[in-house]
Amino acid sequence: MKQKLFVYNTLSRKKEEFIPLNAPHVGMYVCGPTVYSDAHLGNCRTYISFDLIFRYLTLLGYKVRYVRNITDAGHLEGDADEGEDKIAKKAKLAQVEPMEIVQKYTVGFRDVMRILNTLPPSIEPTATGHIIEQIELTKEILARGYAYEVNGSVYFDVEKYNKTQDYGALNGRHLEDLLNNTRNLGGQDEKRGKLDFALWIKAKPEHLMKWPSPWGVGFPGWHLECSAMSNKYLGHQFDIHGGGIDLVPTHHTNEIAQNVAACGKNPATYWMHTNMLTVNGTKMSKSLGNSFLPEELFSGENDILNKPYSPMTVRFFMLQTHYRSTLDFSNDAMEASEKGFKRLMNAYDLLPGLKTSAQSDVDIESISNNCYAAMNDDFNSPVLIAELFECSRIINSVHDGKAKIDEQNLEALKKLMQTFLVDVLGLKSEAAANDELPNVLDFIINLRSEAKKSQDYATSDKIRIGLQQIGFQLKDSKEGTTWTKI
RNA sequence: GGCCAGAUGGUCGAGUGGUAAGGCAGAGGUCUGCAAAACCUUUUACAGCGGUUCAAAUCCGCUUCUGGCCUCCA
Repeated sequence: MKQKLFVYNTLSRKKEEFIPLNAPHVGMYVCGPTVYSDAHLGNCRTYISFDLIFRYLTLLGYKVRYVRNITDAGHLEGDADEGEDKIAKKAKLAQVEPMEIVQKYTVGFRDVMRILNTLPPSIEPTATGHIIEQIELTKEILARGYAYEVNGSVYFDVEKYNKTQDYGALNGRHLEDLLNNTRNLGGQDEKRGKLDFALWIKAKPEHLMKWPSPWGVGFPGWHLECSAMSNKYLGHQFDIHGGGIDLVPTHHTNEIAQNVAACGKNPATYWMHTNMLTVNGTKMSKSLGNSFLPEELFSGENDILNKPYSPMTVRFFMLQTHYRSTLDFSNDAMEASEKGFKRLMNAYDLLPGLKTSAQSDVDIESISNNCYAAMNDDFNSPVLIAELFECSRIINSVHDGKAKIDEQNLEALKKLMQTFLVDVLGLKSEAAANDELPNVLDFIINLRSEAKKSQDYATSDKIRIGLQQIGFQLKDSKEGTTWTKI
């Protein structure tokens, strides 16, 4: 408990001791979703990872302000700053207001997050709710000479910035490399440099989401919102800034540049990035068409799945891998996780009924220390889970009368399981009844069919009427028996 | 092509200098009306080649392969 916490910092590429700027307060900003379509499993993994981090920091006694934005404007489709706003495009296709798209996918995202048992962030600010802050930030960057205006758009001057600052600090690249290896994009005549990016973009007449600004009617660039909102809610400097590892080279690099240009400071002490979820070794992404929706997993309706998996199985599956490793998704891996998860939860359910002895064969304190040590080592949930399996072995052994535990150790064990299994990993028993109901009914129906076959109609009627009384109607046909809820 | 990661048993996946966690699967056993569960035991793993070191999965170099980023991405 008194051990130090170490976190891996992308800036230094090392694990560093976690020292908050203003303990016991901790500020954590995580880049949230762009709400133009459903969140897929890869997106979920990132937010589950930061949920774990949020939960553990809270356990350590920190008062965490966890800010996770909702991007509802400014995120452009396709190349650079010439594409169409993703949300506006979707709205046009569906013939609805952009904010209807935003509402639909925001609600959907929150539902999935709740189903996966992630805690809501402290603040969930939106880009459209902070247009003024973004305009002010753009003015500041212009005033300091790191941006320039062209025809109603404002661009960040990367090469000028790099003269006094290290633009590639986060991903460890030199500007020359970046310049030499950047694809030449068409239609970027307004930009002075290849790497320059938009802070404010002039809106074309047909553009749906636009706001007045000192440079004319337009909308903010994607990277700007995170700088503006982290500034507003966490200050110029805060502790942790996180997101998916794919945000490092562009989004977070630009974000740092904006903050340094405007305020002279890198906003976050620790930059933390979660690795990708892959399918057959390839990154899950919408554009590659290999993305999975959580709902497909919960329903089992996907070609590579043999069956549905519950939300807690999914959560457990993800936590069994360290957040900085890639995680490959497959039916076999899910099946293994499902069994492991059930084993863990079965043991947890046995806990209240355990009998104590005068002596104890087990030492819970050392396991507890191991649990803290695992999490203090850059939130190593796989190692934590291995310790919890050791607990489950102990619980089963005591339950079978093959091991003894005294009162004191049992209390410690209960506390440990509550703390790490429930509070930190965020796992919970699932009301299996509803999920398993169809199987149960099928089983009963089969029993009844057998009774019918042997002309035991007393039994078959008893089953049919009994089920009817508790709300299920059986229907016999040539093809077999089906049921409906009355 | 450039830059950056990674390669651990049947499988998933921890481990950054000193006897290779854990889950799933497999084998044997205990228990059991059957089955399941549970418990005990157990099996061939550090991509390859060099180097540093008393000692390397771990550090360094080269090779091979895989992935990420370089365009939007969690």
